[in-house]
Amino acid sequence: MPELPEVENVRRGLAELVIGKTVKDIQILWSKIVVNPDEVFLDGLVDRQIIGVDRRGKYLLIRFDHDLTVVSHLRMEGKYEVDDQSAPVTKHTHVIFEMTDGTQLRYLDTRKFGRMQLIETGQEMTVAGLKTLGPEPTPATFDVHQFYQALQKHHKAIKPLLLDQKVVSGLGNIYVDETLWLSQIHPETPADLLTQAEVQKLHDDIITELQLAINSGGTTVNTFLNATGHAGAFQEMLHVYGKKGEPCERCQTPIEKIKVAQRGTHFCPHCQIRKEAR
DNA sequence: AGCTGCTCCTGGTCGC
DNA sequence: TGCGACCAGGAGCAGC
Repeated sequence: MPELPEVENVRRGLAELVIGKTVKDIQILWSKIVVNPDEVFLDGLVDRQIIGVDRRGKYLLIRFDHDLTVVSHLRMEGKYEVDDQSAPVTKHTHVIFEMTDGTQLRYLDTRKFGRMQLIETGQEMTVAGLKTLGPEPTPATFDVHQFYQALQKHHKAIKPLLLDQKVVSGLGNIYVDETLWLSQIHPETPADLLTQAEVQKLHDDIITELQLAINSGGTTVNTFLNATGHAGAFQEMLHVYGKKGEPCERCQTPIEKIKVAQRGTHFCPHCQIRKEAR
């Protein structure tokens, strides 16, 4: 599933492949992918040129001239491809941007969970998920004191809070499990029981882990490829995700898989000790 | 206001 | 072998 590092790699690939191209026509093959009415989306984008590709959290922001932006969220399995118009269209292709140069930017999504929406550039805050999005997990934007304050307000498990994009943006199921293992925090620990020192380490681990994953090209689980068709390498650096039954790298205790807030959760039962309510 | 549970989807896996 | 049941899960939303 694309999380921040994967989306960032898609962004870089797309920027390389589509900036400067102009839309000639658009085919919407599965209407629910596009939030706007089809005609609004088409009328707005035909004849527009792509001038940039930005990212905020897990959202891609494809910039067009005339102050237009397509906000695109890949959710579980969304991906972009740039193909020649003669390349066969596969059954999971849902939106096709036909370009004036004969290439096509195609959006593919096996589960059809992804969404894209046309907005006026600068109106990003009108998009539901973007208006409440938490800080980017970088040293310049992710403030540890605000993070601590946010966690103090909640008594529910730390894991679902990290998945909540309002607290910090960009983490998904894989990187939450990984960072909690790095910080030696049990995923079910109530957020307000974490000490300042633990929150500091968690904060630092989130930043370094996501940066490392971005630099590795992201994690390739199942079939994730970035827009240029390259697989990431970060899956080779995972410590707990998908490693149920394998020995923990720190203490050799077998990794366990449990459910936390309806999500498959991997952790080491020896070095991630659960705190009980006081 | 915080939290839970439901919804969207399809491919893969499991049991019979 | 075939088929149905069930699971995976990000985020938006309804409802308590």
